[in-house]
Amino acid sequence: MSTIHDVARLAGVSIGTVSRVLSGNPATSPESRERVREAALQLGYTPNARAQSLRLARTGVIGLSISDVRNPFFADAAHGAEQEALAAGRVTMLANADEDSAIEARYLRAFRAQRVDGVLMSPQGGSAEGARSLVEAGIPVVLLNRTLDGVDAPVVTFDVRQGIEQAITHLRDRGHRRIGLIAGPVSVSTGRARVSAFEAIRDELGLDPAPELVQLADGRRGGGADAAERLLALSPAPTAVLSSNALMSSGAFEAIRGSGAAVELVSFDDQDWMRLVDPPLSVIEQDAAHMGAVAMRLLLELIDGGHPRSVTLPTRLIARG
Amino acid sequence: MSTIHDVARLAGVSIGTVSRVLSGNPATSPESRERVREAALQLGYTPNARAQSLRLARTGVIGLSISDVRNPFFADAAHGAEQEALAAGRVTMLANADEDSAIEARYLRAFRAQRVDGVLMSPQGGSAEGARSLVEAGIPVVLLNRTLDGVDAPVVTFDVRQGIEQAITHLRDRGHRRIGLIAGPVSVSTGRARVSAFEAIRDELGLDPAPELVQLADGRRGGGADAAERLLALSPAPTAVLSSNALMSSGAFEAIRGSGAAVELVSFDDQDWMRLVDPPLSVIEQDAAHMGAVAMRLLLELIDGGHPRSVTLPTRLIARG
DNA sequence: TCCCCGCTCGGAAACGTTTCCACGTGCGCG
DNA sequence: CGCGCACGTGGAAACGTTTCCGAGCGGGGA
Repeated sequence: MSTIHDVARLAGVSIGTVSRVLSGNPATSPESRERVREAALQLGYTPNARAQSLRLARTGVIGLSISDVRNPFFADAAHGAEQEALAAGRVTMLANADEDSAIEARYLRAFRAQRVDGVLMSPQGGSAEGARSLVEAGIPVVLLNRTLDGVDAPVVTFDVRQGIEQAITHLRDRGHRRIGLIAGPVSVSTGRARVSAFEAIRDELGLDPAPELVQLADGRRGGGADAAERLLALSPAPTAVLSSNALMSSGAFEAIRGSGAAVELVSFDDQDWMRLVDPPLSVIEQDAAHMGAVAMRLLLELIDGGHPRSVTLPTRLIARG
Repeated sequence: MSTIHDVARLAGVSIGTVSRVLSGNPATSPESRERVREAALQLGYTPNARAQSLRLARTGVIGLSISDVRNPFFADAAHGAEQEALAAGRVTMLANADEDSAIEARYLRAFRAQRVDGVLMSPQGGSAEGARSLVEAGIPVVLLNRTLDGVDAPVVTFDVRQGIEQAITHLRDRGHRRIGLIAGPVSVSTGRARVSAFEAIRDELGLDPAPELVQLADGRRGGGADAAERLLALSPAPTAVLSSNALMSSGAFEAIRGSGAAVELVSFDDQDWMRLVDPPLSVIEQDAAHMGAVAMRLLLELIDGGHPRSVTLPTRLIARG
């Protein structure tokens, strides 16, 4: 692969001139410009970004660490963030932590070693260590969808209380008084926040406060199915269930349908299939792509030396069932 | 952020010694090892990977260009590939081309500028130019799920003919004689191959050869719905439809259900929701994660100077409906 | 006792850029 | 006619590594 020296030699100028021409520095003669461009084209020259970033301070790369690409919510978020970065002339490096702190740590180390310009991450449960060490190393960090205690970084989240409230009042209005919750793992902030918001609103509305109506799960499909079965085994069983993410909803839906029980399911995150099943699921929609885009804007602001504030996004109830 | 010089100064040794200790070179005294490790820990030193890769030939980063992260098939493939890379001690940089050649080209340029060790890509329609220029620049490339004319790179694909055959014989055995196809875009090789396999097998089995039973779509949800409506508008309408990917199947399913017609739908790619809808969909399962892993192994082999052959993977019929 | 060898280590070059500095050259103006 | 200035350019330093080369030093064998 050819270097700037090859181009300089072919064009008959110094490497300084090549660099100036290619970076659009006006201190170049039309003739040099012509010769250099010609030579670069002929050699198929692509500047070595790693050498550039060694000299320059910045790399133009933004690290994006996502809990699980296969979860459509995060895939959408990543996509939104990526589009925003692209529009700002930056390239994104997506890491898939797979809900595993060890893998996350590994990618964060890689980001750090690569000296990315900033990191956008939806942290894993386990520990806040990874994120904290990035912040302490002076790397701009924005947190996605989940907060992390003791880490000084802006966060973009959805309004958990609002979402839960929309779901519960909807179910209450439809006559339900005994509502179950399939909660995400308490190791992530969203999981914990949902549980407390659920308990608070349930009490405000005077609904059945039985603690066994709150079932913890791991956020995956199988966990959702298991939690749903535990709820169905209660006597009396809840007449409605709220599930905290799309993956768990799919497991819960199958379990409920398999049991033949008449239990109404409401899910966080809207997915195409939720409209297709019978009965269709009412959902608390969270615009993940928008969240990703907003977070990326915050990160870019942070990189440029700003001090952006955290953002809370609204949720929306889509009633179907 | 501290450099190797800072570590050397604090440990009271030369930078050469620091480098040797940290890279595990045995030509170091126990005392140096101790002092260097201590200093590095104290400073929170992380070697600058960009400087390393400038000196070394390799970067340890593999570029992964995917058609669309939000398509679960590709998300799974990316995940499989990533796991494999991780196991081989490499880090993956995921680019989401979004089924857009311009974005793909941009990412491929970035990969090239970053001097990644290799690129695994599922090419967009448009043109083969991006992939070809990588190959010509001497960068190891493996193609995922789609071939590209005139590009000298190994490919990992599913056995298109086998999949189509499984689907059609299944439908034939259930008594269907007039079967529609919702095909992916003909701009990608898989789209074209499916159409010709469909036509060939349909004729071999003596089924209705009407050309309007093959409807082209863009591979997205909306396109699938439109194509399904065109098929339903035929008279007589087909009694069964084969849809080429999960996104289009979801659109087609909704269109068919909305029309009230009794049309059996079979889809490529298995997704959770296909089991949940009523009636459940029979599918031609393609193990995307496995495809990703296989392709990554091929790429690693190519990077190490091998000459791997292209691989064709089997498909599997899961009969449900 | 002397030489040689092996072990550690420091110094320096090299990787491919960008940018500062200094040096012509040509022109306009006093 | 000569001086200064703008403009274009080449050379060199610097970014943070790795690795080669050579040197110092100690010990063991002849």
